[in-house]
Amino acid sequence: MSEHSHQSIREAIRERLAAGEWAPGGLMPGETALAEDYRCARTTVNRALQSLADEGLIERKRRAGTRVIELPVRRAKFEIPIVRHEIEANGARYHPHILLNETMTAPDHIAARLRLEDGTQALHLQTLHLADGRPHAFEDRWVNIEAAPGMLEAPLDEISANEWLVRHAPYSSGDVAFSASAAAPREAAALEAREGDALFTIERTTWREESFITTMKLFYRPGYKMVTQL
Amino acid sequence: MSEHSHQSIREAIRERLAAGEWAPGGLMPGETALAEDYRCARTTVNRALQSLADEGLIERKRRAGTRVIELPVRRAKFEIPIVRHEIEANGARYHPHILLNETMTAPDHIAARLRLEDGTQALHLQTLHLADGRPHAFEDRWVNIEAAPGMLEAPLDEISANEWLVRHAPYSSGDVAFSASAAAPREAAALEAREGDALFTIERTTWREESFITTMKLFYRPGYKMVTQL
DNA sequence: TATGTTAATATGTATGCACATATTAATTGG
DNA sequence: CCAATTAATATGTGCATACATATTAACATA
Repeated sequence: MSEHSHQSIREAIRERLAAGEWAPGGLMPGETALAEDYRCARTTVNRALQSLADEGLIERKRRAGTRVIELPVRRAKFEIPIVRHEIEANGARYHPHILLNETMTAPDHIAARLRLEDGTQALHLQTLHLADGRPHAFEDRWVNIEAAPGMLEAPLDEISANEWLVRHAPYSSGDVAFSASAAAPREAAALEAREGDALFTIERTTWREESFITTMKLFYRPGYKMVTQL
Repeated sequence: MSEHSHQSIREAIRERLAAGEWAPGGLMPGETALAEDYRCARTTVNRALQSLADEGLIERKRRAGTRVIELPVRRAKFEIPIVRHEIEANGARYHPHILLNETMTAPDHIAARLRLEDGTQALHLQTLHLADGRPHAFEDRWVNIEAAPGMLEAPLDEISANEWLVRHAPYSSGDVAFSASAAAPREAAALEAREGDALFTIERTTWREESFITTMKLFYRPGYKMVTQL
């Protein structure tokens, strides 16, 4: 990373932004000017500015120039954890325990989320994720069988439903919701918690093109925190 | 976006990855080969591959080549919400209500987190964020006064502590934790909830260089979900 | 054989240039 | 004076090229 690499220039500009050299909401110098400042090609400045724009620190518009964002919204670069990785990263041994695995008619709210026609069969799975034998998270999942052929034969005691799906039915998009929920009897029993305990919860629905693949709800053991860096 | 723009090439390669054209964990063709495929310059392929690598779909190493990630970990592009924006985005009117604003000696666990010397004074703030007059979130915050000079004179009834800090004491890094907590009497009263209710909670500590600026805990009203896209 | 050295190679990146494109400012015509 | 047209301009992007750098494979040496 030499004197005028795009990275060092990016960091230099980031410093100047943090120091408030240019008014928030105001224009900052154009690429050509900065290129002269740093004695490099405009291309290089362009690259530096683009990545600062990706981070949400500045806003760029053709002809209009580059502006400093007033309230930079920090994006947390956080990754949707794969439960197994999360557990193994903590040095514990991961083990999934299948509590339920049956094909049945999905209740209305699930059918709606997976865009299933009335009365269509779906795969219902309940898994307890164990870390060193202790309950870590309880997963309640519904799978659209048509969108994931072969799922019924998957060896779920070896590979978790999530991993199987990621490998065999890759999704293109999805949505996630984080919330807190009170442990119902079912979750309390599985997680060895008390009913009503506050559980950190992730809901996720994924699809590929028009075909809805799976929806799941993951309840973490009481006290769990999902940590990330800014 | 022409025929062989870096974006269209990126999407084309993404399709081929999703279709499983190259074995997960295996090598994919080099930049030169792909450039020939798409009849473009190697630079352009490089750009496309770099962004796929940023997304976590492939892994690149000099000399070693480009590999397909076996279990692509999805990164949620989610933004740490600024409470006011979040409320206004829902079409409601935002209003902060200061419940507490005093300078006092920080308790040990706070002092530790802000790296304060024993007995140092810190600013303690409690704010209730209202959406159309109804409680939305309760914020408990401690500010390192030395790292944020001027904070004591800030007009906190007009601008929230968070916004003031973002503008006047920009931070360079921080960490965040998401969890679920049971409403203590304090939170229950502020949020008009019942004691023990499950509250979605965000904890955040931010600093700049070696100087710790602020740490806060944000309790959302019962039922709140933080939603994002994959 | 074990080990250190060297060469080969895929990606990483800086640059100059040309042209594309969005947007603002200036200009023109009614 | 207003609206439509046109020009000016800052960023966006592609390309050829040159060189940098990490890593592996081949090779030489003790």
